[in-house]
Amino acid sequence: MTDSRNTIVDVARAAGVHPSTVSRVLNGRPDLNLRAETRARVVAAAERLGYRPSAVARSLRLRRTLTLGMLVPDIANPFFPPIIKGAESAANERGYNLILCNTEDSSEREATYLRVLRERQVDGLLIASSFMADSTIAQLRREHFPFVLLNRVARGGADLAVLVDNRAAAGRVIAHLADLGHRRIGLVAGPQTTTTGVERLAGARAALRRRRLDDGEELTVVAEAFSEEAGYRAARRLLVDGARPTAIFGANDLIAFGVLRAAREAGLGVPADLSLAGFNDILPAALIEPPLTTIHVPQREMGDRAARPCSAGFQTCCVADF
Amino acid sequence: MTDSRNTIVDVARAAGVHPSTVSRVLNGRPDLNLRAETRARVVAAAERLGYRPSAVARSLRLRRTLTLGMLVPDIANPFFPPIIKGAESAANERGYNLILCNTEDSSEREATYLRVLRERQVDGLLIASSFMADSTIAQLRREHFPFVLLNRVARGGADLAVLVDNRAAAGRVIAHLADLGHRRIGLVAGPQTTTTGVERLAGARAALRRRRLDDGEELTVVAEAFSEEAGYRAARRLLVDGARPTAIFGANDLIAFGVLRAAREAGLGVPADLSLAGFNDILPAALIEPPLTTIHVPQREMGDRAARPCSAGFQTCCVADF
DNA sequence: ATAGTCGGCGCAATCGATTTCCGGGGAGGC
DNA sequence: GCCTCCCCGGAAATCGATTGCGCCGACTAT
Repeated sequence: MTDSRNTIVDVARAAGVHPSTVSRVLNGRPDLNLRAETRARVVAAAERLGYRPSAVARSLRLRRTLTLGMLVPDIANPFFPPIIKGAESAANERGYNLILCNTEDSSEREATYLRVLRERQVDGLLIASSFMADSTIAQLRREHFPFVLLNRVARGGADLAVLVDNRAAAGRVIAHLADLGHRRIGLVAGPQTTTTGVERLAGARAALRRRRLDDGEELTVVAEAFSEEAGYRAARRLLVDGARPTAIFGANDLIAFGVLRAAREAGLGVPADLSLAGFNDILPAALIEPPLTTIHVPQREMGDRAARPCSAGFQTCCVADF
Repeated sequence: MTDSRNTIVDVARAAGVHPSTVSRVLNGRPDLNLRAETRARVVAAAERLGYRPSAVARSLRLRRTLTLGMLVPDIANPFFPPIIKGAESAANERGYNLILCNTEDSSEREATYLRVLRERQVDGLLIASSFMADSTIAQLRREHFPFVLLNRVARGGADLAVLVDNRAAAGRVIAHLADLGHRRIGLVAGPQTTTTGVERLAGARAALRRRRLDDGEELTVVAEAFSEEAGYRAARRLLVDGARPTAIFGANDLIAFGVLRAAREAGLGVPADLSLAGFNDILPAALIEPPLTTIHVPQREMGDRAARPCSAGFQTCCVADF
């Protein structure tokens, strides 16, 4: 009993009505004219049979799947889970579910996922994947496929996007470090193939220039990825140098953690010998001792906004707090 | 052009064949007898039109969706992302996608998700959610709905499961701490409503008893959740006590982090005044200084195995390494 | 009393792809 | 020259739910 294989036809038979009536009872607008007795009979039959409508059949007919695809570079990066949770909650509220896709910063995986998600007729895409080619996004745009960019932008279009003001925030980090008295501020930038990487570096350098602390890239290194390992490798190049910086701004917290490891290896105390700042305020940033100085980004809220573009409007900018 | 709205009928018309022929060309087994010329014509037409089959329609007909549901307590817990990644990769290899569901340790959310996932006709479930009622799982069992348990078991059945030998590993932690000379070993157990919580506590106490270090629960507190915050609150109860433990085993790394915070607040140095051990070897465990002593759990592999139950067989046990 | 109205619900088409059944036509054998 | 067999591909049913159209019976108004 209550085998979920029961279809609307079975319920109709059990209630002695036509399948269309069952459909109307179960999800017709309440203004529909149906006798209360019929309604009750159908509901009872559905209940008794443990009827579960097939979302697949419904999707085919309605041409909407109530499913969103979410592309994320790396779910193991603590930056993303809160975003995903925010998006998931907002989506659930409206009856949607999320298909989560880890792109691992690989364009092939991105392309594959994009194809699969479209074959699955997802109703929209949340794109937090930073490597996705602008051309791919341009194509989505041309086809009027609904999507929202998360923490990134794409060339040549005013897309829906939920963003952080990376330039301003990076400037604030520099200001903070300069106010502490630092004159030699090193930058471990993120990959310059990503918009966050570019913007944060630009914001930091602009702030340095304003304070006449810019050194002409001498104290700037670029990490190959937004990861601890990449930050570590990049920082080693910065720290072996004779003229070390007294402070370092890592383009995100993971990179900052890598810097921290490199500093420890070099025998430098943090913050005694080296001040360190990151970006994103991921969870582990508060766990280390002393806690990492970082820019708070309202991750959960970003996810939430991305998943309800209706209400959000467009080009939402979250200004990051310190 | 290349509007994805093209259906198999459009392709058929373009190629001058019947839709059924298109279907056969595009995904018929190669043993099918089709003239090479026809095949080429169909492929060309599909290519030209940018044809993308509708996974929805296919699912309806084939009665399989190539989709798996994955229930996870909290994606923001660093323990889960690597598991999810492992599961996702393995699933992708076989053409499956994952619908990810955060249950937040709430049984209502679990129930809701379970209903939704079944309406969506997912082909199987990966259940890492530890609160899910045994009765719910018993029902899945009765209905022969395919599912795999991840890092948990359920009463009354030999389910497919990917597990860690919690008892043995917890015993090893105790052995390690005892070998360091500790005689007063405190336990911050996980919620006793979860199998991991129960097993790790049981394993630890058994090991204590074997060494005659058991104190009759005096040095045991139970955290309400596997979280930093719960660990912190529990540890405070353990540390205000006059007769403090000299070592503490936290039932997972997050709890251990909470213990660490409580210890710092109490002015205790770790490991100088208090030795600390955790469980799971989550990513941030290696970031703190000194790194947290913990039990390594092959998370990614667990996810991988869970998502390919065919090859895994059953009741797979991953023995955890130190 | 009859026409007109409306409430209640059945009929059948539809969404897009798959698959079984079957028929036409060409080739080969006797 | 006719029959058989095989190759190729068309026709139609099917998966399960939704929905516009319209039938039927009852009630109302004149």
